[in-house]
Amino acid sequence: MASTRLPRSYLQRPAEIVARELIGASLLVDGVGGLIVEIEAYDRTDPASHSFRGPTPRNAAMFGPVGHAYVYRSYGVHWCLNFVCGVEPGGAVLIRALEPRWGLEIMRERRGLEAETLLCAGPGRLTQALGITGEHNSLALHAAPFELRPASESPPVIVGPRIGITRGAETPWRFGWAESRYLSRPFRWETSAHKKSEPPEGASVHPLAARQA
DNA sequence: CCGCTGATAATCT
DNA sequence: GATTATCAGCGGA
Repeated sequence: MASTRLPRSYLQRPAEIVARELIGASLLVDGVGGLIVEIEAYDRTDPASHSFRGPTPRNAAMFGPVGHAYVYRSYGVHWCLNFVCGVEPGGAVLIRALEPRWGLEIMRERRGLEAETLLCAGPGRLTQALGITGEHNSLALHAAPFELRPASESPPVIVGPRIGITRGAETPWRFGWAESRYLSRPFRWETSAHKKSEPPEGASVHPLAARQA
C-alpha cells in the first residue's frame, strides 16, 4: 500500500475543521487499523474539554505540539486516543470509531472473537483493537508506529452533539460518516424518523446522509 | 432496536 | 469525596 502521509500542517487548524475533514482518513498503528468514521472536536474554550481549566499532568500533551497523540484513561478502564490539533494550544480531536480494514485477525484476537461491526465502534474499543495504551501518549503521529493517511475522497458527513458529556452538551462537534455501519452509536435523527427528535440547532446533515427508511 | 445499570480507578476539587 | 470524552450485559418492546 503506497502511503500518502498526512501533512502535519493539516492539523494546524481549528479542531472542528480538522475533525470534519478527517472523516474517511486512514489510521494505522503498526499496520493495524482502518478508516476513521467518527470523531469529536474539543478545544481550550470548550467546557467539555480536558484542556478547559488549563494544563495538568494528564492533559499535558494537549498543550504540546500539534500532530502528536493525547491518550488518556477513561473511567479507569479504557484508553482513548486524540490527535492534538488546532491554532491555539489545548485543541484535540477524539477518535471515536473506525471501519476496520487492516489487521482484522489481530483486532479479533485483542478484542476477543467478535462481529466486525463492534471491533472499533467506540473510543475504548478501537484503542484495544489497535493496541494503543498510555505508552502512546504524546508520541508523534507522523512516525512509527502511527501512520495517518488523508481520505482519498470526501464521504458524506453527518454532524451532531457529542457523546457522554454534561457541559457543552449542545455543541454539535461530533462528526460521522453518514452511511457507515461502524459508528459507536447512530446519529439520532438518522435512525428514528418517527421519533420526536429534530436535528439540534446548528447541526447539519450532508445531502447524501438524509436518507433512511 | 433501545435504554438502563454496575464496574472501576485516575483525576481533580 | 465527586466526577468521569466508556463498555458489556441484560431486559423490554
